[in-house]
Amino acid sequence: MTGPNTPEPAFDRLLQVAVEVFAEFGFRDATVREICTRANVNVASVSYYFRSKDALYVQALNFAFKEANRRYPQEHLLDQSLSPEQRFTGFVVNFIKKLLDDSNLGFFNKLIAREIYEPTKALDDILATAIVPQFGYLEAIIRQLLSPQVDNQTVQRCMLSVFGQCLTFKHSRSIVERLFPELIADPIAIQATAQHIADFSLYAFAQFKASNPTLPDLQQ
Amino acid sequence: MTGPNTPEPAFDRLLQVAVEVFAEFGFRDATVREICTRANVNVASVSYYFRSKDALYVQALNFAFKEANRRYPQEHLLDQSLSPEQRFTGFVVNFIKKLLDDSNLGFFNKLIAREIYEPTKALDDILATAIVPQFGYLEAIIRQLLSPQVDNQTVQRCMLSVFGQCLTFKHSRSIVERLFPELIADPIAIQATAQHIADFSLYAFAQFKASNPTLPDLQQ
DNA sequence: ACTTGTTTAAAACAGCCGTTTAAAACAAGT
DNA sequence: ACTTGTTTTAAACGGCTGTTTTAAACAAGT
Repeated sequence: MTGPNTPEPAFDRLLQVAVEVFAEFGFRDATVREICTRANVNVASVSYYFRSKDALYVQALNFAFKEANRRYPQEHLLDQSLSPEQRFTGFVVNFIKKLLDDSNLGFFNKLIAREIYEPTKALDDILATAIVPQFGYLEAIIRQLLSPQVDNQTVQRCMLSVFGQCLTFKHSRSIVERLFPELIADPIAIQATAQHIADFSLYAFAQFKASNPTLPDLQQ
Repeated sequence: MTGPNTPEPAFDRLLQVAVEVFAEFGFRDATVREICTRANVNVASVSYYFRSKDALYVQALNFAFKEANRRYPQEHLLDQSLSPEQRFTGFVVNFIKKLLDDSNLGFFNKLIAREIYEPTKALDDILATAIVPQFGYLEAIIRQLLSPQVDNQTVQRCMLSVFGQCLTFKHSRSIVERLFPELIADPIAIQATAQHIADFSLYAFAQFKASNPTLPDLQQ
């Protein structure tokens, strides 16, 4: 048993390297031998510390979530002193920066994005733990930006419109890099790209609100 | 469909089945044995008719493109008798239907989407052959919808906003199916979802046009 | 020093992979 | 009927995979 008191260095190295390798190659193409080589441990260590390659993957995912949330806190999304527009823009900027973070610690979101694209058995856990809460924040903000009487499906479609614009820079990064490399060339360009997505969406929200005939606008 | 004695030559069956299997499992997880079993041919046939698994993949991709364009023609995008708004909506609706086509012949786009997500050496060919022309259509329409003097980067970002909203229903389908299944439950729902994306984007385009050349900073 | 429990190490296992081999089956021309 | 070239087949070859085995190294308590 690996007690929660003081995890062994080998255990930690294994977990951290696993996130990197799984993110880089995907679950299937990642080999335990590659993970163990990078972590400077014996091949049998995966079976020893974790039960199997599958179990290591699940643990690596959980570890990635905690690290991603630690590196990209989102408390400002709940800051009611900011306007809904400001909180929405903050969400988008934070999300894009997360997705395009290629630093040594940025493999976490790569791993999550990969799990979204080709789900393993671990996706259900990920949904409940990491994605549903995110969508909850986004839904609350969007509902404030739209008319209160707007139907659920419209809210859901708007959430996916925002989600999709952002995730494209991860899932279709190969295309962005080849066709529009200047859009993500440096942090300044990334910031501007995120700002565009926020503006683009806020424009649409404003029109969805204005064209909703169910109730007169009570706010603004 | 595929019996012991099928009129189609082994080469054709192999190619068609390869598209299915590569789309379903991806290049790495797809095995030539699985392909040959489904095609009712011997394992050695892949080496015989195609040089290798890699060469078969490239040929399958090229085959998929031709079929996808044949099944989803886009000549209406060039119909100048339609308004730019109509042509844009037509593009989005066509794109979404393509992406969500799960019929027996709908594996082509699955394969293309997969190649976008995790590129192989075949991506450059795909870009020039299938993706750049599509983006060309989209760019022409969007330029008509925006102010003529809008800068290139804004046009590119708008293209990616549209592209991303659509592709989400393919790349993040696992999430859509779990969290918002009713949005893609049937052809009517899919049509409405596509219409939302078109409206969402057209709203934004109108605002981008109205507020040109200097975009207001909605943050702060 | 001996025991106990934990961690590392080298080696091997069984299974699947892409690919090749070599021979058999076949079709068509002469 | 025989030759020629093409297609199909069963079997095998290395190579890589996740996992297990077995034993050695280690730390700590007694």
